[in-house]
This record gives sequence, C-alpha cells and structure tokens, in this order.
Amino acid sequence: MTTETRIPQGERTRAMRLRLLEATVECLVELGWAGTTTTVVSRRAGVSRGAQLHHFPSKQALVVAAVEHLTDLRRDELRRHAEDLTDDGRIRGVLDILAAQFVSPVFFAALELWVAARTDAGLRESVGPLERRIGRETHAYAVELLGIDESKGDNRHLVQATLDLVRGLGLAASLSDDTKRRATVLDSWATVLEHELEMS
Amino acid sequence: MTTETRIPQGERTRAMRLRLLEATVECLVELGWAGTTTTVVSRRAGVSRGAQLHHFPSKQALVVAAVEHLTDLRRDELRRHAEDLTDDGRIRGVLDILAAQFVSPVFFAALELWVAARTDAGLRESVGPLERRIGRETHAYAVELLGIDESKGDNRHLVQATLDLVRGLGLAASLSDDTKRRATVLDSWATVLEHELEMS
DNA sequence: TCAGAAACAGTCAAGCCTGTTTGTTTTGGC
DNA sequence: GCCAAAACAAACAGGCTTGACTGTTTCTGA
Repeated sequence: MTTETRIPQGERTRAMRLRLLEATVECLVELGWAGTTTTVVSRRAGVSRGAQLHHFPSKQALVVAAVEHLTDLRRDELRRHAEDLTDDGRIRGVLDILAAQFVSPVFFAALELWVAARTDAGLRESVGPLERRIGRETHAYAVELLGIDESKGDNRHLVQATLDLVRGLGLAASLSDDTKRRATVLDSWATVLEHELEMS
Repeated sequence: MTTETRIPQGERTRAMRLRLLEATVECLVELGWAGTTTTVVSRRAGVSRGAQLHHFPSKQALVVAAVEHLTDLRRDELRRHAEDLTDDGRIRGVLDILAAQFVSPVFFAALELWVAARTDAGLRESVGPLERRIGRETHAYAVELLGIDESKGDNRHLVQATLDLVRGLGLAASLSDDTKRRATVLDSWATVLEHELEMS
C-alpha cells in the first residue's frame, strides 16, 4: 500500500513523545506514582512497548521528560489563569489564581513526583532543580501580579509564605475536597496581606 | 529445654506488632511508599513472613495499623515539643513547634501514606478520617498553646492558615533542606500573627 | 498435666514490572 | 529507485511482590 498520507518523521516523533508524556501525567494523576508503570503508560498512550522504549530507553528517562513537560504545563496554566484577573479585589484574585495552581491535576501529578523523589536519588536530581525553578518563577510572577515592590518591608517573605500556604492547601485538597474551607482561609489571608503588604 | 523466661503471649503479641509497625514507618521514611513492601518490612522487623501475615493478614491491614500508630507518634511528638515552650516570644515558639511537627520523619512517613491514599480507595478510607482527626487535634492544641480565644475575630481562620502553611513548609522540606528559608518565613509569619491575632 | 488454640516459621505459585532482544515497517538522502 | 537509519512492534527473561499453604513451637485454660 502506497502511503497516501505522508507525515514527516520529525512530526511523528514529536507527536509520539507528546502522547507518551501526556499519558504519563494522566497515570500519575489517576493511579499515583506506584501505579504509573511503563506498561500502563504505553497502553494508555496507544503506543507499543517497543516504540516507547525507543523514545525513552528507561522509565527514568520517561519520568524525567514528564517532569519537564509538567513545568511547561504548570507555567501555561498559571499564565492562562492570570488572564482572568480583574483589578478590584486584586489580592484576593491573585490568591485564587495561586491556589488554583495547587489544587489542579497538574499539581497532583507533580506532587507524586515530588514525594517519590524524596526517596529516589535519581529522580531527585531531576525534580529538585526543576521544582526550584518553578518556585522562583511562580514567586516572580506572584510579585508581578500583586504589583508590589519586593524589596519593600517584608514583602518578599510574605509572598514566600503565601506560596508555602497555597502548597499546604493543595496538599490538603489532594486527600479530600475542602473547597469551602480553602475559600475562607484565603479570605482571611487576603485581609492579612492587605494590611501587611507595603504597596508601592 | 524448659523455657526459663516465660513471657505472656499478650506481651509478645504486642511487642511483635510494635516491631512490625515501627519497621513499616521506618521503611516509609527511608524507602517511600513504593519501596515499602511486606518482604522488606518483615526482614527489617526481624519477623518471619509467616508471623507477619499472622498479625496482619494483608498489606492493607499492616498499613492501616501503621497509620494509627503514626497518629500516636505525632501526638506524642507534639506534646513533647510543647514542653520546651517558654513564655517570651510565645507566638514564634509555637510556630517552631508546629513547624517541627511537619519536618520530622514522622510527618514524612505520613506524607507517603497521604499521597498514596489519594489514588488508593482502601487506604483513603483509613487515612482520611485519621488525618482529619489529627488536623482537629493539632488545631485545638495550637489554639491552646497560643492562648487565644478562637471565637474572636479571624483567629480561627488564622490558625487554620498557619497549619496549612507549616504543611506547605514540610512538603518543601521533604525535597531539599531549606531550614534557613523556613526560619525567615516563620519570622515573618510570627510578625503577622502578632499584628492580626486578637489576643484575649 | 494435657489438649486445643494462638503464635510463629518457611516455602510456593501466580502475577506483574522492567529492560533486552529480535524482527518488521517507514523515512529520507543519494 | 535503493539502501542505511530511524521508528515501531512484539515476545522473552530475570527479578520481585503478594498472599496462600503447610508445618512447628509456645501459651492458656480446663
């Protein structure tokens, strides 16, 4: 059969890798780290194990690539949410955006990798630096969204605390849905920030 | 051989179960959820697999018991740290105690179970309620240590936020040692609480 | 003291995961 | 068109985990 549709190999490679990475993230979200086996991933991606091993020679390679893919997803998600930001109740709005970042499936996938990395040296080498980078980027973006001067007063540490807070909220949300409680906590914290942040 | 040392069976049972539970927690801390296999646990506890299966017929049973054991450990740890609390810089001291709770090996073990429970229905049924109870107890204890009236102003939500914060700090600490950063964040948080809490 | 129950020990089979190996198809430069 | 290289497919071996099964020792109550 002469192939009617000729797709460049570069394109196919990219699509195949993307399918595998997305399947990996989905597995992490739905099945957790322990449930994310190479077999399950390949089946879900609709890719033969041979093809999978061709693109990612080891599970380690697959997961590391997935981590990098996750950084992109998280960055996109943050930017996307930021577009809905209005000017009134700005602080509360920013808190909502940040919190949304940490109760999303993407965060849950990252959480699985994060926790697994604690006891897996190879994984930690990949997750650690990337997570630090995401932390820095999120911090900078939060400062930008809040429209504050980071060098003033305790602003810097307050933003850090805010990020640690939403991380804790995300962890809580992973086990049981506590949307309501989260909202009240964020309300209180918004009030606090309005008092304590030194606006320029 | 006439057994010179006669140990009541109840005692032996308790000791054996305790050995298994402590080995389970140790494995969770050192090897993570995926690495905590029944074989590894029994070997580390110095218990034959037969004995292990006698006391805990399934891995599920073992882990559920470990979860309950962990609640005791966490409670003890909290109480023990609370004894070192002095009167000057009380808020900052309380924060240190709470933070210590969430960067301890015991918390890391609980974290493994917490995350695993997200995608494991059976485990979630055990971890969920217990974690909620610990949350409530810790909350109540924090209120007591701070010596505040929970019904006043936003006190209640500020305490909740504080607990979410230290949980986030604990998660951050699990991947890389950030003792210094944590201290500065807690300093800022203490200042905030001093401003915002309504002391009685 | 003795019998039955509980506690303990060790082995085994079934199933799964990972990564290797071997074989087939498609692509792109010559 | 043709051939090397990349992409893809599938079977396989080795190792590990879980829980069941069988046998042995120790305790308790009669």
